[in-house]
Formats: sequence, C-alpha cells, structure tokens
Amino acid sequence: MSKVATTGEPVYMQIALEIREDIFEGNLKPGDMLESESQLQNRYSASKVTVRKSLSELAQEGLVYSRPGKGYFVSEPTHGLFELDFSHEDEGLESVYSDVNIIKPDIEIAEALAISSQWPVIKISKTLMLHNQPVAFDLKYLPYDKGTPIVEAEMHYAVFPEIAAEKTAPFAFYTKMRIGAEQGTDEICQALRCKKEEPLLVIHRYLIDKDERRIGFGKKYLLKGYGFLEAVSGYRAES
Amino acid sequence: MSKVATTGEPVYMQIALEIREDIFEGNLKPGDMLESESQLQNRYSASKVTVRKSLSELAQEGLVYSRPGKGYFVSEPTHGLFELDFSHEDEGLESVYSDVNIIKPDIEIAEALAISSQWPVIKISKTLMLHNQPVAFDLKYLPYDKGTPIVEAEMHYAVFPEIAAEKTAPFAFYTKMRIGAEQGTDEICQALRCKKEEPLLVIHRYLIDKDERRIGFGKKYLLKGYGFLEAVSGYRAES
DNA sequence: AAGTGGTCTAGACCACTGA
DNA sequence: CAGTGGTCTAGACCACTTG
Repeated sequence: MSKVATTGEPVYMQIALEIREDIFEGNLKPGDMLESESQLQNRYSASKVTVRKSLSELAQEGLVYSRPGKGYFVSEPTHGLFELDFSHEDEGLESVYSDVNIIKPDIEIAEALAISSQWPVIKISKTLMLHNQPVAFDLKYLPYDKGTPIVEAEMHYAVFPEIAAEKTAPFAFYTKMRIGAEQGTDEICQALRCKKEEPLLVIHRYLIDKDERRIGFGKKYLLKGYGFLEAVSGYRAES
Repeated sequence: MSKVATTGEPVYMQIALEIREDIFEGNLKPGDMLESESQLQNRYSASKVTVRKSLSELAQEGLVYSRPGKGYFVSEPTHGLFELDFSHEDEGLESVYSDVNIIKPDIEIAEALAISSQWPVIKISKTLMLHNQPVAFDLKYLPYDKGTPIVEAEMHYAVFPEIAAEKTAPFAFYTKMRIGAEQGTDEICQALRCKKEEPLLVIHRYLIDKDERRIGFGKKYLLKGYGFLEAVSGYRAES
C-alpha cells in the first residue's frame, strides 16, 4: 500500500523525501528508530538496493545513522557545526601596494611555519582596496626553498591555496584558520589608514600538507565594516 | 588482472582507496576523466553495483563528480570551504552574573529579529568566567510570545539551539553567524573588566526556522587571548 | 533462531552524450 | 550508433543483536 505516485522522480528519492519530512515535522525525533529495511521494501514494494539507497542518502545528510544488527535511527542535530565559505574572499577588491621580500622570520612566523629562525622566508604583503579605500591588509609567508626559483610567480597567485598547489598535489594539503580580534601594528595601521585603537578582524591561516608539514602561513587584517565572516549551520537541503 | 587481495576490507572500499590515492598523489588531476564503470568492473571483476558504490563514495567526499553520458571526473579542490566547530563554545567556562529582562528592542535588535520595535523581547545576558577572570560576554534576544510562559526555563538552556528546539522541531531551523571585530559598549567593558579600546571578537548569531522566521538573535563578545575561532578546509578523511 | 543491517552478483531498461 | 552513467530488481551470503 501507499504506492508511490508514478512521477518522474526516482523511487529512492521519494522514499527519502517522505522520511525526511517526517523528521522535519517532528513525527520522527532524534533517537527514534526508523522502519526496518524489509518493512520499507514492503511498504513501497521496492527492492532492498533501492531502499538502501534512500537510507544512505539520508545518512549522508546526517539525518539518520545505522547500527548493524539493530536498525536505523534519527540523528541528533548538530547545530554547532558551521560551514564557512571563504572562496570569494578578495572578490571585487583591488590589490595595490604589493611587496615581496626575503626575510628572516621573527618568532611568531618561525613557529607558525615550524622552521628555525635562521631559515629564510618569502614575505608577500599587499593592501586590498575597495573604491580607493583600503579595507584589508594581507601578509603571506612561505619557507624559501633554494631549489625552486619562483619568487615572481608566487606573487601572481591571488589566493593562498594556489601557491601550495604548485608545490604538492592539489588535494594533498589542507588549510586551518584561526580568527581573532587585534589592534594593528604601525605597518598595518599605516596601510589601512586607521587609528591604532581601531579593532581589526584577524585571520591567521596555515597551509599544511598531508605529512603535516607547514607550507605557508598568512595573516589577514580586515577593517570593520568590510570585515565580516559568515558561517551557517544546521540542515541545508541539496546534498 | 590486478585482482584485489582478499583482506577483510570490502571490495568497494579497496576500489575507492586506489582511486583516492591516485588523486592524492597527483596521478589523477582535477578535470581528468576516470575509467568508466564498465572498465572498472573488468579491472576488479566486480559488479556494477559495487563499482558504483565506490564511485559514489568518492563523489560524496567531493573528490569526483559524474556527467551522465560522459563519465566520472576529478573535482576541483575546494580549499575555500571551511568547517567551524562551535559545539564546545562554553566548555569549561563558568557562567556568572546572569540577567533576564523584558525590553523594548532597539533598532539593531528589532532588525535582527525582523520585528517591530514595539514588540517585547526577552534579553538574557551573562558573563562567562575562566579562573575567576571574565573572558566572554553573552547576549541573547528572543521575541516574547505571549502564549508561552517560560521566561525562567529559557535561562536554563546553556546553549542557543536548545532554546529554539523547544519552539520547533529539532531539524526545522538553522543558524547563521557573522563574525567581526568591535569595541565594547560600556556595559560590556564593565562586565569584561577591560578598557574601551580593547578589540573584541564579536559573534552575531541568528536562529532562523524553516519558514525563514527569526526566532532568536545573539551577540557574543570574546576577549583577546580566549577569543579564537578555528576552522579547517580541505580534504579530511573519514566521511 | 529470527531479525537486522552490510556486501555482492548478474542481470535489465532508460536517457543522455558524441562521433 | 556504441558507450556512458542512472535506476531498479531478485536473489544470495555474512556478521551482528536480541530474545
């Protein structure tokens, strides 16, 4: 019974949809057990594989999980897990006043890159402008490998991950960021044309390869007004 | 050929693993086409369903995608998408100096909750302490619904989402956060025992139900030193 | 022992892309 | 047209949980 209407929608999506709605409307609450696979097979006259596809769809969305030998259960919602989209960070901004140097790192930089303070480091700094007003100041530090020439090439990459992609396979590293509030140094306040007391949003960024080697460190200072980061949590449709 | 060793590992995992490694090591680059399903069936002498399971595993991890009628392709890495874990926000902190009032909202609050400034609002404020030192100041605003009594009950919930979970099904809402840097108001600086110039990390948080109704608004001010948020991007194993 | 989820096969038909 | 991915069935065997 409860045969599914013969629309163009695949059967497995319809099954998933009905269960999903039950969860959304609260008919199924976190911890509740779902019908078993075989019950669902009967109810929808569908094959085991089809029913499993529905359920694994829901599992992937984080709505349900399974315990072998027992059954499927509704998950606890994870409202503390946020997604932060930083892909368009410098979109619409003009980069002026770029500068590239080779420096000896201070303690902060040496620690962030996990190198000795004797090791030379490439420092790339730039000021980002919007309507001829500075809105952000960006610093990037890369350990200087003698083998590779590229100081110039390094500059051309607007975004950070691209730099690392040159040194390792594109999936073989990850990024960590740390967000805080600070006052700027003299150098930064001058570039941003702001007072020293002005609170700045600071984003520290670490590029780390799959062997846990630090391949890059960045700091970005954002002026208030422009300096917002947005993140969302909770259920968002379209897997 | 290339028959898979008969370990305890399911076949589909081994297929997925081999492809995953090819991507990690750069043998397969973003945009490259994978072997077709039928080729993989032959190579591993596995059934279509098994091969598909491997590929959909990889697709779910974001490593590959499929184009019907064409084939499977290696994805572009998304190093700009971060995950931010805010579940343990107040862990290890003591909440002192809690306060609950019913107020008329100022413009900022009224806008955040999308209500008229005549509508009464519950304001819950508290100071969070670590080793008897204030580290964060937390403000929450909820539209006051006459129907529901609960002003007291509201206070007992340490965390924000739980409040909303009382008013709607646990999956039927989401949270948005906005991160910035600000100076504190007099009220905040007094609670945090800091100077006015002190830069504070500010987290605005909006609770929004599935019909886009605003059911809560919060502001949290974090003192430097304690005030860090961490987020990661890039490939992380274990789906 | 009966029921559950987890893996797997060997078929089938469809809609789509490209030469 | 031959090849691709997308959906689906009807079986099978296994390991696990629970009475």
